[in-house]
Amino acid sequence: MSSRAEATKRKLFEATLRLAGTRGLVGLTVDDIATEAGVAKGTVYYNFGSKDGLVDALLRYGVDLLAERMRAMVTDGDPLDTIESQVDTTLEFISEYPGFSQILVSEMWRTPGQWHETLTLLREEIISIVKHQLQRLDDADRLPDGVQIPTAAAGLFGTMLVVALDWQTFQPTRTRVEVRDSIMLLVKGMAR
Amino acid sequence: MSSRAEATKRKLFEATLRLAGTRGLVGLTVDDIATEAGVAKGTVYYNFGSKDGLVDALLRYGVDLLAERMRAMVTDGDPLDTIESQVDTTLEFISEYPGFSQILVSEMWRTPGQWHETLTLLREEIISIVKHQLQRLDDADRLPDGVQIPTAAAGLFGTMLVVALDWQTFQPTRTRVEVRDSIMLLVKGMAR
DNA sequence: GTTTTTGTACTGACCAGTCAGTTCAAAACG
DNA sequence: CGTTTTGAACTGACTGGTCAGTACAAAAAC
Repeated sequence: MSSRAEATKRKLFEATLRLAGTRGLVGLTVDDIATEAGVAKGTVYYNFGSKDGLVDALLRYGVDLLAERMRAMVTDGDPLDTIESQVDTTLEFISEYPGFSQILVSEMWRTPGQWHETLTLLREEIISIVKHQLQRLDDADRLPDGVQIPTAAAGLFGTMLVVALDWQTFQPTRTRVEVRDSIMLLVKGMAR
Repeated sequence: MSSRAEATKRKLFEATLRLAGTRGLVGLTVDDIATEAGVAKGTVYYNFGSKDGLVDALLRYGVDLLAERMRAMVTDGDPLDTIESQVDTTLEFISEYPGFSQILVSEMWRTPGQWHETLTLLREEIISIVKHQLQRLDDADRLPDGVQIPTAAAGLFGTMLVVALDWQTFQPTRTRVEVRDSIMLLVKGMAR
């Protein structure tokens, strides 16, 4: 795996993300992706074997990018501050790669979708990051008794996705800070 | 419009809903829908003109069904009680028609999707119902100052969708009441 | 000299949409 | 009554286009 091949793969990822927002994954053709990336069709098959292979690798690529950024926000200060930074970083990621969250919401809850297995793994990756901060809140006895941490983490992740998409699609004039504050209002309502 | 044609259309709607959950709208073929409905392919085109036409009508059919049920929950008692009933009704609807919310989530934020115009309209229909109850809360001065009602309504609707789907897909053993209570925890955190 | 990419041409499965012909129920007729 | 007509509803084989995937020789990159 040379760095040249690495660069080609990245070009294909970015091209796919650019196109996936408007047309979705299923409506996307390999020819279009290759053209958008400025690459021959055969290159896709040389590097990924199939369209599925490309998408699968893309999902991992995107989630790793997001997870890395979220993990970089962790401090040992107030968990609520960490969560706020993570929400902010997530919103920034989504506005940077609008196509990616579209793919996630489109495919995440489709059973048995073509990429469901990969997505289940990736969902776990993100949710475990959120869970960790909620756990710290709980350790400090700042969550009400009824709250189930895995459920709350899954809910928070989903809410972020959906609110961010709604922001981009229907209320694009709002600022990221406004949107972040709306989400934090929910979190703070739940936490003490 | 005879009652025979009416029944055929309903059969096609129900069949589409049954199939859409697993394969999505784009991956769905008119042949499959027709077969599932026990009807010839031509019938789809006789009744709806195109696959798009069928889907468009289906979206309206589903949302009207949901909106009707939500509106039936409105009382002039405590707005929070109304919201709780509406959340419950929505969750029931989603578990009754799992395919429908999959479609909504997959297509709602795709711009410019084939059905985006219709979906924008339908989103307004549901959100206005939620907004009305939030407005009543606000009139009673039970919402914090920062809360923007349209934003909160959009967020609540999206959260319901996503949490319900996550429930169906990844945590199917939880009861509807548990899920409803998690959502109400968020609402109550926001309201007083 | 090995890995990676290119360009072009091709295949075959799949699928939206069409259309000539058939069924059906109800109305008009005798 | 029973028979005929009418138009709406439905059928399913067929068509034309699209697209994932293949083939491969030659070039470029390292």
